[in-house]
Amino acid sequence: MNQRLSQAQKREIAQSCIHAHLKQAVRLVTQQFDAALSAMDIRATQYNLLVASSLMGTVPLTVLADELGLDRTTLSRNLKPLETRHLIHTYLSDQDSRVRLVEITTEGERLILDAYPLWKSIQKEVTKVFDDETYKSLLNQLEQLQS
Amino acid sequence: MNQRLSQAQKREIAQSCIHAHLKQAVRLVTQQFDAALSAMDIRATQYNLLVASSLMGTVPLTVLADELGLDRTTLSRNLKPLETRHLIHTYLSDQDSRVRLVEITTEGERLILDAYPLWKSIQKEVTKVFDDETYKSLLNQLEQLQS
DNA sequence: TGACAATACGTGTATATGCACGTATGCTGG
DNA sequence: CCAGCATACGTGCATATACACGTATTGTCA
Repeated sequence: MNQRLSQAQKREIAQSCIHAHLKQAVRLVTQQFDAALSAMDIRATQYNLLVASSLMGTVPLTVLADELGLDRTTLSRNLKPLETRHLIHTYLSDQDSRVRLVEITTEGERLILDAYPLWKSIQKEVTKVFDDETYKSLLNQLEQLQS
Repeated sequence: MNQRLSQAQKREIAQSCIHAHLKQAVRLVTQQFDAALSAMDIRATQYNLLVASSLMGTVPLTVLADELGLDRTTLSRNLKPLETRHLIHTYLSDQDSRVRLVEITTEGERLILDAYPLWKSIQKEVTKVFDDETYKSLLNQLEQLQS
């Protein structure tokens, strides 16, 4: 006996697994944001990346990755399509040739400006289903995960 | 003028974008779960997939995808490595040769049993940072996103 | 019964994600 | 000064995700 999980245990996992629920939520939210931003031919992940880059100015790849809580190699690859479109510019540092510096271009600045109403609109839309209290608590609690 | 977003607007996006926050949360939680389950050489996504399959018995691919809120083609590809490892078995239906049926194998059942303590442990760990009220509200409110 | 709509699926393409591994560069102590 | 450690990065590999497009099969109605 005991070769299988009980049905109750299976249901426990399926119904309460926080990883599964969060992932599902992200899939939904990503689709909403991507659809909204598709008019500017940009994705939610990319939009956030551009904004972060704009906020940080000229910044080493690794520093930007840390700021975003992203793996260095992931960020590196995420930048590729943006650099191809000249929304981002990267180059090796003069002081330390190991370091790749990242900065947003004028076109990139222009795009985040133009896309802002789209972001604002879908952000409002999606946030509507959350009451403010829950959302604030959520953000706070997510912070704790970092540590 | 007005060629750029104001710093305030950039900060608004960086600090409040629900997509960015959820995605970040998923990255963190995924790493926790993946690390915990790595002893069984399985990932969180795969574990949830196996459990869902086990719960549903023999089931058409599309039905399972709908149940999981996953794109059909995503599920199809996610099943590949599991089928290679003989944790999942798929075959075309006799009644309707368009339909691919999915079912967990005995080995698959065995794995979700063996991995259960690992899942339980990390689930407990991660859930600690959420208070129950917020988490329940969140799940409820995410449901509304579906519609 | 046969054209046409509906259904189910696979593949191509593109992005997103992170680990392991190797390379190049900078730094530092003996 | 230089041998070795530390740092920064790129690439290979594997998974995760979804859309667009094409194909095969089923069902239906005139």
